[in-house]
Amino acid sequence: MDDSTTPFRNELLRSLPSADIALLEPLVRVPLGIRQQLCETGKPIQFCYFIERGIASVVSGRPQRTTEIGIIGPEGMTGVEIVYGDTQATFETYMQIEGEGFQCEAPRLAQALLESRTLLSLLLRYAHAFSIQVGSTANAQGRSVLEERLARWLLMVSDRTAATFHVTHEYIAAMLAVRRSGVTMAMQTLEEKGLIRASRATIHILDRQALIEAAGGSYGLAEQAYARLVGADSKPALAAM
Amino acid sequence: MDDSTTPFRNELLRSLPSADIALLEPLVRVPLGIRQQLCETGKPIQFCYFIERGIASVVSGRPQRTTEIGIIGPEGMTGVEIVYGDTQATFETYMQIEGEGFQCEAPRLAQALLESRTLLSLLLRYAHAFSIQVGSTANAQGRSVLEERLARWLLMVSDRTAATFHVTHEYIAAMLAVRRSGVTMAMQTLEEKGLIRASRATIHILDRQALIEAAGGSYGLAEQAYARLVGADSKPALAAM
DNA sequence: AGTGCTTTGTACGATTTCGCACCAACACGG
DNA sequence: CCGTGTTGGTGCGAAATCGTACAAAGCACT
Repeated sequence: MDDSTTPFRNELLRSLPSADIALLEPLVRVPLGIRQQLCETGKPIQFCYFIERGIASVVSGRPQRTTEIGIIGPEGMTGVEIVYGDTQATFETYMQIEGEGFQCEAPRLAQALLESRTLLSLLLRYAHAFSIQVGSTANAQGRSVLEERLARWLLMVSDRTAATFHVTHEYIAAMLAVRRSGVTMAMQTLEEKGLIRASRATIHILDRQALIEAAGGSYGLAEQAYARLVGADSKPALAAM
Repeated sequence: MDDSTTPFRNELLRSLPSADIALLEPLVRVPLGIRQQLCETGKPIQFCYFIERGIASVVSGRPQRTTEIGIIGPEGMTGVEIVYGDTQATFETYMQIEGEGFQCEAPRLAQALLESRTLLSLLLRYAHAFSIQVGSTANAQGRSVLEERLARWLLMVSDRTAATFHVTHEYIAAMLAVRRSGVTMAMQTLEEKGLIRASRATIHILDRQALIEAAGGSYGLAEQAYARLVGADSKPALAAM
């Protein structure tokens, strides 16, 4: 695993032994356009996507009252419900930043999970990390002011893309469940502090460390958990399972 | 399973075949006092508790900035991290309403999950339902006003205890991440509408259906998911796994 | 250069919630 | 029956955020 010859950028696929990859075939590389919907609430999950590039958002709530509860990039997969043994989607999932990913037939993944302990172990640990992210989001929504939540969100997105990425204030506002102009103002504050540089639909992270501080403690826990559970150092846990 | 002679009130224990119960032995019935801590962030989980009576809260955030992200009653268990294959607690968990539960040694549960598919299936489905609850909490924190969130919380607590239960405004305020006097006022509004009756540290649900409406859509999704995944109708899903 | 669309900046009053503080009502033990 | 601690009700100015609207700036296409 973590074979340098793997064609995968996706952290989960990179961590899987080739026998597990074989169980998931056919893995089809597909482009994922902006706003493309990957899961729809209540409907059966047809495909799980191992993101190679770009970001998907998992969103909860009735129309006009939705909030982002978690994001998924090249570190993860969509349709985690399959890992729990379910077949239908709980929340909406759609692409927030254009990219691409490997598409895996959901029933095949479900079957593979029954056949391979190592696959189950890894994806369970990812599901766990994702649920921690959701818990952190709940906490941030309740206890952090807009500027802190924005800082957290920018960090999470840049972790999964690059120091520079493209999103509009309107989008961010929808994700954070705030007013668009509120994002504009918070963004200006962060820019005045020299933490980011923003131009039309483009954001550049200048001072990552200071941004973490600006997030007021809302950033970090989920990221450390991911590193521990799925990251490079988690091999012993894999072996133990 | 669901044998009427079982001594269990806990929904998970009730749903397990006796062979799986045997794997969990010794299951020790212990009293769970108010504020008793069941999990501590970052520390190894020693015991998982299958709640028989009372309510535990899972709480996230640094001191002075904590929020409740989910609650656990006789429908569930504490220490779900074990189900994901982890050994340490992510969030704080402590009793919010006094009760009792069956204590299971965490390493034993971890081992049992490797040995029994049916046990793994059921607890995974519970972990899923719980993660959905957390997602709903994140949405409610971001998109619902205090009164709606209060209505949701009261419903969730009464679901797990009874139409009458005992909590102080101070506690509720800590859980919802709002001011204590904000809870007092929201409670008065609900009382004026005839949805609840409140006296010193006691709350009585009068009109459950109207309370659901007062929750503004924030209540229901997680509950339906639990019913589907773990409730009485979920047997086919169990068989399929 | 001109037109049209998207994105961002700015404004203003309204609403929600905050933080704090103080008092009243209640419960329990001596 | 009285003190003492807990819990709930109320008030006040401050802060955060809302909803809405409109203007300015950037970009694409002609």
